[in-house]
Amino acid sequence: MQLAEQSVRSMREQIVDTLRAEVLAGAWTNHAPVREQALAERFGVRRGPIRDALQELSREGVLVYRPNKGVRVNTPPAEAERQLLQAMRREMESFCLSQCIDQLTPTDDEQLADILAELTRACDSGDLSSIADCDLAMHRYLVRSASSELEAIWQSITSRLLMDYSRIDRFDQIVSEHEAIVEAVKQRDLKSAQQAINANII
Amino acid sequence: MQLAEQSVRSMREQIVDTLRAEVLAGAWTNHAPVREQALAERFGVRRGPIRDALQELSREGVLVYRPNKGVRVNTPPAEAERQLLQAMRREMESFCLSQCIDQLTPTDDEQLADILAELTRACDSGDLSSIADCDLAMHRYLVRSASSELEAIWQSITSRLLMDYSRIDRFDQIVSEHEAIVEAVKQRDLKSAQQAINANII
DNA sequence: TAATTGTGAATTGTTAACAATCCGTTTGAC
DNA sequence: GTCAAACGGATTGTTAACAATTCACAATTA
Repeated sequence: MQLAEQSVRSMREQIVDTLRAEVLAGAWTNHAPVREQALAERFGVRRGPIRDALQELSREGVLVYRPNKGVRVNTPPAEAERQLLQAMRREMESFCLSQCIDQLTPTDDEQLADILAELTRACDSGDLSSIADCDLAMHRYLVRSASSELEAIWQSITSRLLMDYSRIDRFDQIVSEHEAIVEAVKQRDLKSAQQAINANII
Repeated sequence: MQLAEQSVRSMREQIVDTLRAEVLAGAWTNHAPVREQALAERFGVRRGPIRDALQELSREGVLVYRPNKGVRVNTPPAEAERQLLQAMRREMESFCLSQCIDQLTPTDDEQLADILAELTRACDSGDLSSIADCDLAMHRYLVRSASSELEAIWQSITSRLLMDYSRIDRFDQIVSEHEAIVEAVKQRDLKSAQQAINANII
């Protein structure tokens, strides 16, 4: 028995996940460019892996890259574009549910329940960064269960939506919406789960 | 007067475009891993920029990356997944047409006509690599005209479809389908253009 | 004053060498 | 003979130094 392949997380991947979470939580502005040296010192690493991470986040749409000028935080899409991205995200998540729901195990149910529990904690304490993290983690879990290929596309769509969690004031609503998703999935009720997902992506 | 911003094409970008075209044209197999050193010598550059390019193509879905094991050509998606990707590609291109068609200039019409002319030549000579290139170039042109943000997502969807041009035997059909697109766009006829695009994406 | 041109520090891009990991092969114990 | 540990070449990952480019600001000119 060997550990899952994905357990080998490269330095780059860790940096990418950390930085993405911070940007999506709204912790960075796009007024100043992101400097490689500063990040290198922060992560206790040289500029090489940092450049790799910034490049990946650029392709994903979290950052914007310009030759010889470094990267900045991306700006939110125009309204029409945002609606298209939303529609595509719904389409993808609905599809992924239909693909994976009958193959999920009780272990998956537990994992989702864990994410939900952490989301609840985050909402109680009002920790926006953690709320953003948990919200996306649950959706990502379902997408990844269906296809790791689609996960990359899903991520680049979701990143570009740059959802503004700081405008949320109904924390209880977030929790209840995700409760509905977890419950429907646990019941293996595809229709309900898809409805719950669609209701949550607004 | 200064040149367009995009005229600054980094080494990485050139390598990415070259390699992508080759893989999508079916010039590589996925049986053997892609070696950095060999590519570095071929492009007369060190491994650094090559690594960057391979990483970008991995995130795009052309290649698959596994830590410490390098990259390979991606495998085609399962049928259900392929259909989803196709649907999303149609949705995106329809949207992009609706966004850009009324802002296109006669210059754009010429550019599209140029691509069409080259596609025709490629079909006449049966150059699969060039056919693949021109086909995608035309669609990319319309997507990019609408939004460079969406272009990245479009590219990652299209790359993952890994369309098999070697199975095409009706070269004249490809030409006529693209003629219909160019003509409808030239007339600024959104409905017809969308129909022509949908008919071409199969 | 406004525009322009040097100038140099800061930053990104590339190279070259070193470290860590993988993989096929050999060696040795049972 | 079979299996597992160990070796060694090949490959990827990281570092450190160097080259090229950008940007802010001062000096110069009309």
